[in-house]
Amino acid sequence: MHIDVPSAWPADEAAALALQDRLRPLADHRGPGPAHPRLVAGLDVAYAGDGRATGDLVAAAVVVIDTATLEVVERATATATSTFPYIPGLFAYRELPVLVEALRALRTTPELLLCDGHGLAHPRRFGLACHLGVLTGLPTAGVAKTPFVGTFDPAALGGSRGSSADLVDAGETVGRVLRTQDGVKPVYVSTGHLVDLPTACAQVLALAPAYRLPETTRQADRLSRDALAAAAGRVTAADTVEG
DNA sequence: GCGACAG
DNA sequence: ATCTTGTCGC
Repeated sequence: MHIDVPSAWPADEAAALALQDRLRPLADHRGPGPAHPRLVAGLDVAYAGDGRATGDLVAAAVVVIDTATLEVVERATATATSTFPYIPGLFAYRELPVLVEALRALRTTPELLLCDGHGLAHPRRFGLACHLGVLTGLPTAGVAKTPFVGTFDPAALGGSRGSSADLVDAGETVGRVLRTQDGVKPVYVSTGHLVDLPTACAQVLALAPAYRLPETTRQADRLSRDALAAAAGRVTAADTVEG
């Protein structure tokens, strides 16, 4: 799919923060967004080495899943060397470059992008899912495995699949804590762009009929690890041959 | 000031 | 994120 590549990514923390503030108004959290998408994409990035520093080998993966069958209908990967360190709140700058590269290799255009991480549930209300949505112009939502900002009432969250509770930060509902499997730790869903929270949660739930994480996340995670291993293998092989 | 901190 | 042994429960 076509994506306009940013002329330059922020080089330091100050520039990264400034860009988030500039782009935040462009994220549209109104809905409803795709209620019955046929193609939903999952994205993830795997790291070699430390995982937090600049210079790590990284591999991004995008999988497009057919919601009717939950089968992967297209895959794309990209590898690179990280150019931004891991900083909570600026996580997007570490993953976006290589994720966008993988997305551009996609032949089909997904109706919804599910990211590994948060969207609105972010200190400055502009997490990875929001940023990716603004860049692509596609509906996006974030599905995170652990909370970042906000709190919720444990008593309001039921123990069965489908139950949920509002994730509130500074008096604002920034996401939803969603139980995707009975008695299993919940996931944290927040909107990114062009979709509302109820719709995003419905899609996540539909994509997670048997496991805690939606198939999009599971398949993207698997593919990113495979791509990383393949890339690391190529480097090792080249080093061996060339001395 | 101190601790916490998506992946 | 990644590195990893053992352990609890169905």
